[in-house]
Amino acid sequence: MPRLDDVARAAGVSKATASRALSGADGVSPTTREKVQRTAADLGFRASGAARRLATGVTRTIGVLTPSVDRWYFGSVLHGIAHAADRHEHDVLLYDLGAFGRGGHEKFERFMLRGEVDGLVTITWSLVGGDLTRLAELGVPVATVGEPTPHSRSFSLDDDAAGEQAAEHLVRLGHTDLLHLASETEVQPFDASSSDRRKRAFELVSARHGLRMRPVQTVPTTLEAAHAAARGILARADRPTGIVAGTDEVALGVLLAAHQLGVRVPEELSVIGVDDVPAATAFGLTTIRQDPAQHGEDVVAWIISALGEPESEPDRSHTNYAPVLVVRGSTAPPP
Amino acid sequence: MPRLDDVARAAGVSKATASRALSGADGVSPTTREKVQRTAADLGFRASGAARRLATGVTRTIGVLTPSVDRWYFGSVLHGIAHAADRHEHDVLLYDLGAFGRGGHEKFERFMLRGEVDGLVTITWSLVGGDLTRLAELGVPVATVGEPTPHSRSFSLDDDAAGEQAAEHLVRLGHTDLLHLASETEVQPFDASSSDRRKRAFELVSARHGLRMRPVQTVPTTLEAAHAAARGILARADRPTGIVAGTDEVALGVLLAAHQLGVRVPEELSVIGVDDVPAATAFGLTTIRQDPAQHGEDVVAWIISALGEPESEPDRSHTNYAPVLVVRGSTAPPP
DNA sequence: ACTTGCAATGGAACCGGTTCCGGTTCCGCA
DNA sequence: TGCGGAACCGGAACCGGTTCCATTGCAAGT
Repeated sequence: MPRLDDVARAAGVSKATASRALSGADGVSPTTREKVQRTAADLGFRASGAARRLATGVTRTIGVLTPSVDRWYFGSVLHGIAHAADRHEHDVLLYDLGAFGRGGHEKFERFMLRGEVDGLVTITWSLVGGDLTRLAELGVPVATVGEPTPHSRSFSLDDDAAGEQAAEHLVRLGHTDLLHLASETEVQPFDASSSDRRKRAFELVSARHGLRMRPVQTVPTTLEAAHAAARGILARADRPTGIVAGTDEVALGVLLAAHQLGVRVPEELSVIGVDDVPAATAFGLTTIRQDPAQHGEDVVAWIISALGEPESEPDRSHTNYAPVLVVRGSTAPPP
Repeated sequence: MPRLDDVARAAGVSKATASRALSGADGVSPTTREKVQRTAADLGFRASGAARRLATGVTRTIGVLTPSVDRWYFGSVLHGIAHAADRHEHDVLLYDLGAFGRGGHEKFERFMLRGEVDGLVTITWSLVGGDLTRLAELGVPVATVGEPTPHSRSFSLDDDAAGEQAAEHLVRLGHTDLLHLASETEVQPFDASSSDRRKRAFELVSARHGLRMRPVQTVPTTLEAAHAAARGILARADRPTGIVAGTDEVALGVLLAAHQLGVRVPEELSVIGVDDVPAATAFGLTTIRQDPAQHGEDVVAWIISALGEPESEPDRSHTNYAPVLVVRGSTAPPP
């Protein structure tokens, strides 16, 4: 493995000049630079990342903290992050907190504060507020995607609007008896969680249009749990004419239960979700679309730009993505 | 940020001793070690990863090359990898080739050969054989999960057995007219792909039991595509009495199509898949289970052990995980 | 012709650990 | 008491880049 020194010697210049020539710094004549670059290429030179980061303190790596990686939303965000990171020539270091089990905090200590990354994105409630501010004080740009936080720059779907659009869609179709099946968030986040926001929005719409007031039900975010809950709801004689699900996964569970109980969708029951997961297309599920991969792209873009201007005012603004209604076959006027 | 030097001075020893005391190397008296460790803790010392890897050449990082991260199989493997890596105190560097778009090779060059990782796991057809051998020559332990390869240590489901079990299950129930709906792999892998193996196993079983020979159909691995194909198949009068799907995702598409066409499962049609995705439970899909997270755990364990004994014979063996049949409600004797 | 000024370059320090190598200290044993 | 050897420790080199600072060379300005 050739070292910078070898390149320099072969090109007849000093290490200093070779370094400048290769890193693109100025203060090198075009001819010298060209010569150094060619020699480096010929020798198959590849700068040692370790040496560079020791010297500069820059890792060209961004860390991602995620509650888990095998769920659609998280996976999609991660995909967007990887894509953007690649474009900006950064590596991504993955911390799957779900994989850490108990003691995520300790890991946070051990790994994150070691200066291995120069930017960090946390997906939803991966970290508590204290950690976030601590990190920010450390000078590492931190951003959150999936839920608004007061402690860091954040990116997420406008959950209020999403909840409202979902409910309003059914109201416009003529429904007056709706039920909201919220999907549970595992951990209490800083602010009102996505789930809570969607729920509140639903209640607002309910009140505004004088709908029948049914208590909101909450289920874990799994097809299984949603399915079980939906069976209970749909089996009753006074079931609602429409269900606003907090998530597509929950909505799919409802669809499944409806099918098994012989409740026809959308003739007898309307169902709407939030997310627009791939399966939603095949199932003809009407839903509120969000694009997590885009969130991932944007959060990286922000981090890169924040890296470019250190010492600036901490940016704690929040980007609210507009939800878009996608009408498919699972919603119709009530019977 | 305190440096090792600070710790050494505070503890009244040399850098060398401090280093030994903290890294657990021997040649340090218990009392000295204890003193150094305490001062380090008091000062909040945290060794610089960059400096350590420059000095030792060890990164304590393993790289993961995956075709994409937002599919169940890949996500689950990644989860297992993250879990195991954490237990072994290693970081994981993620390369989402799907995010790289064209030019994955170039990225491979730029990133992988830079010595940023001391072990690499590739998920299925992330890399071509040439790259794998090149990597292995570099002295980095490389392992593949998801498909057997002749060029590296590999871990995967025993696809032959999986395909056989699926078909045999239906044969045992009395079916004689089956169709195999294979799920397509995007790229030509080294050896016969999982898809091909499952298909071959199906054909073997067909021949053995003298089943009606229907040409195998292949669809992209998406619910959408499987759904469309299944509609075509099930609409015909001479539809088979059972469908062996290459994947749960495909099987789910079949289930959906059957439902829409009014074909009752399992009374009129049996469906079996492979994977046992979470949704399979709710849908009552009979399937062949595999546990990708376990594959991820194992591949990391192997890499760690390979790291422990350099210069040993290259291990290119293959671990075949035994598939397990999970019977749910989507299979029954033919009408 | 003689500064003045700037671009190009090289020498050497530095980033923060690890480790080789040689020097003490201290013990057991003759 | 003297000696060998092991355990413990410190000095210094080293990993491979980046960057500060001083030096050189050359063109422009007066």
